[in-house]
Formats: sequence, structure tokens, C-alpha cells
Amino acid sequence: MTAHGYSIGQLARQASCKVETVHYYEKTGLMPEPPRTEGGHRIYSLVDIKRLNFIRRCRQIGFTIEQVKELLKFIDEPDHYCGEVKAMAMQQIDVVESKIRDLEHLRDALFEMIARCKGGNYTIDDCPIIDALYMSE
Amino acid sequence: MTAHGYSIGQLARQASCKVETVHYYEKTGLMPEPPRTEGGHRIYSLVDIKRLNFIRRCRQIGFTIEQVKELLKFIDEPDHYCGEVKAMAMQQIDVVESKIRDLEHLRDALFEMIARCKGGNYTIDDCPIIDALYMSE
DNA sequence: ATAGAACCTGTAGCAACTACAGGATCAAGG
DNA sequence: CCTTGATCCTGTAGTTGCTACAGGTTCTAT
Repeated sequence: MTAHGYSIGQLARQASCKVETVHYYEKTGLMPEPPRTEGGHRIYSLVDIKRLNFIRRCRQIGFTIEQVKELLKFIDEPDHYCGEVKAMAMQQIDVVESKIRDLEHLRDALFEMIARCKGGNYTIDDCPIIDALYMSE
Repeated sequence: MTAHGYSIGQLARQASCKVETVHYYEKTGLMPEPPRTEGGHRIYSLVDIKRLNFIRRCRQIGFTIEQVKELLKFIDEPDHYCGEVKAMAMQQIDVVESKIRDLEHLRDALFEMIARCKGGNYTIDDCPIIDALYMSE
């Protein structure tokens, strides 16, 4: 592609995602419908690369597509305030911290099972791991 | 249902899940095809309640359906050894711990963004959160 | 001019459920 | 015994966030 544009493949590589993902983001309204070549191939700009990276980062951070849409509004519409973004970030911290707590519980439970399990030298009937999961309180 | 059997609704309630979920587990082979009444309603036993609870607990712990199938093999087939179960649990701990690390990074990133953001008193152009996500390194 | 890489649209599939629709059956009260 | 309403049945489609084709067109480099 020319000096002033990127193909969808180049764009995807820049953001370490698949071409199909970009299509999907376009379909769901996260990415714009870009100009095309005569033959119909999409032409992207630097701004689009930034936008796609923003989306990918938000997704990795655990925002849903809908939440990313909200965040993109802050970029696309000028009359929003930083406080709204801060509020979303704080809410997201709560979600993340609660996920962390759940996983820590889970890890502890697994550790305890393993600690009680001598492993290998007896059959399933006596396995404390299966026991812990199978026998309800 | 009679003294010796549970309906699918009672079963589901015992394991805090939906009737449809039990159907799904039957279709995917996690739950057995139980005997039926004359009219075709499923009849479950105590063993089935235990089994469903086992499945639900495994799922909550983060095992996939396929992994739960593996674990159920240990219950269904007598000639397995506890060591195999222990190995699966240990592998699962690795997965869980790596998820925890990811989330902690994420939380720290969000905290840092928030710390730098005074909030509300300026517009999106200057918002450090958007900036951190939008501007690539 | 032509080979082959990259693109196009559209549809179907993945996990792990959830939510109907449209009908049959069951348990309890009258 | 009969009716009512809750529960059950099967089957299909929807959810989220992609991913993977299929079958065809276009672009790029030799």
C-alpha cells in the first residue's frame, strides 16, 4: 500500500490481532468504515492504528466491547469530562479486584487439595482431591 | 416426585443451576441419561446430585468442560491413579496463578491511571487515562 | 502477463450456557 | 375424577468475542 495508507493486514499486525477481528470491530461499530481502493480494499491511517491499539488494550484490561464503546465515545465526542473516565476506571478496578479474590480462593483450595494428596500410590477411591470435590458438605 | 427419585428441577435446585444446564450437561455427556417416568420425565438419584455438584464445583474452579470430563473419568473408571488427578490440579494452579498475575498488572495499571487523573476538571483532551490507553509507547 | 499473496463478503463454528416456543405430563385441590 | 397450574419435554436460536472457512476478486512483484 502507498506511503499514506495501511492495508487491513498491516493494521492487524500493528495491533497484534487478526484481520477478521478488525472486520468484526467494524461490524460492531468499534472501528470506522475506512475509505477503499478502486478495487474495494480498505485503507487505514495512523489514527486507525492508534484506535485499534486502544481497543485491544482496553479488551486486554478486561473491558467488554460495550464498555470500550463507552470509552471510545470519550474520544469521539469532545464534550465529555475526564471524571467520567475516572469513574469507569474505578469501577473496573472493583471488578478486577473481585476477580482476583475469587481466583485466590480457588488457588488456595487447589493447594490444600494437593497438600492432602500423596499422589500416585493409591487409587481414586481414596484420592482427597476427588473427595473434596465430590463429597458435598 | 417419589421418595426414591428427584425431578430435574429438584436436581437443578440442589446444585444451584438451571434445568437447561442439566440438559446441556446430558447432551455433552457429563451427566448420564437417567431413567424416565411413563410420561418421559427424567428421574434422578442422590448419586446424580453428587455428580452435578462435582461438575459445578469443577466449573467454578475454572476447569473447562473437557477437563471435567477427564476428572469424571477418574470417578467412572476404577483403574486410574490419584497421581493423575494431582497432576491436573497442579496444572490448574499454574493457570490460575498466571491469571492472577495478569489481573494484578491490570489493576496496578488502572490504579496508576487514576492516581494521575485529577478527574472532572478538565476535558478528554488532557485525560491521563485515555492518554495512557490511546497513546502507544 | 502471470503467479501467488492478500484482500473481499458471507456464513458457520467455538465455549458454556441461557432463553424461548409449543406442547405434554404431573401433583394437588375441589 | 377432573381440572388447573406448575413443571417437564424437545428443539432451535441467541449470547460474547472472536476465529475459520469458502469461493471469489484484487493487488504486487517478477
